[in-house]
Amino acid sequence: MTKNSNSDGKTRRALPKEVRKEQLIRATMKCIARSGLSGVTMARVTTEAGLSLGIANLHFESKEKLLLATLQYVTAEYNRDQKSILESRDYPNLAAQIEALLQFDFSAAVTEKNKMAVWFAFLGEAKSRPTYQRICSRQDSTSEALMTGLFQAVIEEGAYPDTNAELTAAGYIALVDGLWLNTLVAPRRLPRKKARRVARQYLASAFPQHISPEF
Amino acid sequence: MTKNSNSDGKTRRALPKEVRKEQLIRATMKCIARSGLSGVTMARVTTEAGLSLGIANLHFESKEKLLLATLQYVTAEYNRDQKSILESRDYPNLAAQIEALLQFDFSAAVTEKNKMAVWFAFLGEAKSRPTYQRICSRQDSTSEALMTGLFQAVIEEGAYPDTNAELTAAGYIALVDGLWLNTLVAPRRLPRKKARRVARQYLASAFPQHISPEF
Amino acid sequence: MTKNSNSDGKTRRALPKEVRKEQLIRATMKCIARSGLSGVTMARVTTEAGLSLGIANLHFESKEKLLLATLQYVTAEYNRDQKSILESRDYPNLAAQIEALLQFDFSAAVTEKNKMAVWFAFLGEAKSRPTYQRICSRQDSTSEALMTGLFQAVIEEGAYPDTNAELTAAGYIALVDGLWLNTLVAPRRLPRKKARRVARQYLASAFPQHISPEF
Amino acid sequence: MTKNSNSDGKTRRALPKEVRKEQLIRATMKCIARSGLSGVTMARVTTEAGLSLGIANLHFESKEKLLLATLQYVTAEYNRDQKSILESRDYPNLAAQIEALLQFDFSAAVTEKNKMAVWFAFLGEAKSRPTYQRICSRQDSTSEALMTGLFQAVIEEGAYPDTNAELTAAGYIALVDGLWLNTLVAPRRLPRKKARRVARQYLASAFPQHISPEF
DNA sequence: AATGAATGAGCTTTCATTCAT
DNA sequence: TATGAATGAAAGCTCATTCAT
Repeated sequence: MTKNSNSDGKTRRALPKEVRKEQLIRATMKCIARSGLSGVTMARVTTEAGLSLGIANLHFESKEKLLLATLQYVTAEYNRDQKSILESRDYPNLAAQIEALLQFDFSAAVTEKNKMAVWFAFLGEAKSRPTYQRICSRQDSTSEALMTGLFQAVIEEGAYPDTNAELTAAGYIALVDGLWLNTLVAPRRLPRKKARRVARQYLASAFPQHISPEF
Repeated sequence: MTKNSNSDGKTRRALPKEVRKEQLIRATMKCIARSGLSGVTMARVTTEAGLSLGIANLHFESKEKLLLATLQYVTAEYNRDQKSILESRDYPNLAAQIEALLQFDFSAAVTEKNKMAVWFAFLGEAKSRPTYQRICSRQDSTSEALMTGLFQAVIEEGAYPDTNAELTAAGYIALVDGLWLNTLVAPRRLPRKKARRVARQYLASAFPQHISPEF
Repeated sequence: MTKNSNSDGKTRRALPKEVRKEQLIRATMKCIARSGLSGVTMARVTTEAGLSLGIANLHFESKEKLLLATLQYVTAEYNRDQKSILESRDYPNLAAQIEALLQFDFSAAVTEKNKMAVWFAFLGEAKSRPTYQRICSRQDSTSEALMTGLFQAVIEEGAYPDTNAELTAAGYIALVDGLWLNTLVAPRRLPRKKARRVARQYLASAFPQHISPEF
Repeated sequence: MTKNSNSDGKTRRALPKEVRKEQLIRATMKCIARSGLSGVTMARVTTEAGLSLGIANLHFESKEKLLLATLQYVTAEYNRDQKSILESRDYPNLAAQIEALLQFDFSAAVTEKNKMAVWFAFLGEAKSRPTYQRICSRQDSTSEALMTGLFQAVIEEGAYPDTNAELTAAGYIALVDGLWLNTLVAPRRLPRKKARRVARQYLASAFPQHISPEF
């Protein structure tokens, strides 16, 4: 069906290492979404990928490293794209930049069920696993600082004397996390677009001259 | 004279049963906080409780049921107390009621590390475990409806024509979840009091005539 | 049949830890003798012992530790009994003491097939396993020194001016090792009694006034 | 003109085949000496040889056959050279022949660490592996018979009425085995030259008119 | 009601072997 | 001939659960 499978399902074909790794990571994401972190087994992952049991250890050495690679796969993409928005100088104005951030945080790509499931699965274990915790901290100094900087610029531009950039950034970050979580757990109750409206509302309250509640 | 009270000293046996259960649930909470959901074993739980290996199955039948009981122990307490605030008619005014909600959500008891760890550990698995999901949904119809009702009342009282009670409630719920999560993962970066300030800020933006950003 | 088995083979009976451990060590010895060190699996050992798969890890933590315990079981017994002969002051004379050593080294108990098989199985790996090596070194300083002392006393007593106690001891130790090995590998070619005659011959050559070649 | 020699450059292909095999056998010896028989994996052997993983199976069909070939490589060399000494008629006298045997058995080439390690690694498994056992039996009828014959000749020549050629041969064989083993396991305690002195002592005791203890 | 030795299914991991290239 | 990615049987280990005591 796809480019990875021949008509003969049993044919063994060597593929570039990176391709196999991504294939396995994708399968791991699906497994996490379907069965939770505790339900992930090498057998399930490799079956999901349509490959043999031994292949995951061949490419990742251990289950732990496969899981870590999966977490990194999900977070690296988000961090990279978010950073490019926060650091960009190509937006016509600050309002457009914030608007882009908002669109990005609730885009289909970012809120994809599998990714969210991976994200929160690891967060649930993060407290007791320093390695997970480090990777999970999307509010790392860089990210939070960049956002605070952006909000500070908006504040100065718009003369919102009573608004605190740092608190607003921390709030936005937490709000997005919470909205993702609620959307993941109960997508019916909080569909993606409603989540985005809530986030927009938050920014509109903080920066009424820049962001309007209605879209 | 129920079975719980009797002059005969032997009748107190009925009490120890509940005591044992709570002892085991407390030990489970500690284990989850220390080692994550995946690190919980019957041996660790019973050792932590200072009891024998077999006792958990004796009182809870299975590990799954012990975990469920632990999750319920944590959520039931929260839900009960939150509900009593939301349904109370004893507050002098709506502002005081919201203030109480805010104090409650960021009280030391609610944000206790062990409880938060349990909460998010299960949330991480909730997507794939309907049973967990059901218990985790603190934004169940009741809770969300009560909060929406409260906010609606405030809106009518304060004449905030542009504020949507439902969105504001969904936002508050998500914001609290996100703040808890960030506080749990990185308490240094987001201490409890800062989290509360952020939440207060949110409510102050929505209801400026009722809630002030400064405390 | 034995005291360890009930008529109902499936009955699960808790036994003192030491009894179970010895049972498992005995089974391990049999497995090593039958299939070699590389043929030892936890499944084979526990089946041989008539117990369940998990029990070896329960009592020994790991396969490695079970193997080590088995090696120690075999060597400790030998070392203890040999030492008691070498250090004894109860023999009427030195000739009797050496005679006792000889009888001991080729007694049925010491040359028992299972023990020898364990001994040489580990020696084969000893070169690359420091832990095995340490335990295997029966010619440890104590043992070799004691034997050299005994031979020195004989030399002085018998006036063998040309005999070197140290070399004779090293030779006896090596000869016994070699005889054991040949007896183990080809018992037909070198039965136990022939092996003992060879060893006796060696000692008779060294100490003709004390030991006679014929028995 | 056999297939091994030809003016056509392509015919040398027949040689590399043997070269590859020896390369792999040498690598196997190193692996056994370094990690023991149980630590030998095809991956390690081929890496050690600087070749690709598949090549060992290509040339030896299976791991078992590679191991067997390695054992044979080590024993065949020994057996051939020992036999040539025992069967030679070129020595000026019997004493010189025995002297040659002694020098040979403790030559650097024979006692090379890698070879000894291989030898005893297989001996450790020999009890349970008839194939190994057959190859390991250096005291095969031929060898032992030849040595007994040599000793018998010495006995007749020297008039040692009380010496038994068969027992003395069995003793020499066992002593050499034991000395090798002790030298392998603890080369510090029993260096090669000391081992040879012990063996010489043995022969000097048996045949004082032919062999002198001092060298 | 309580204990903890015993069980065995299920997991991760290793590695000889295969085979498309 | 040679390569090394892929396979999957077989191994060690973990741990929820059972049950004789």
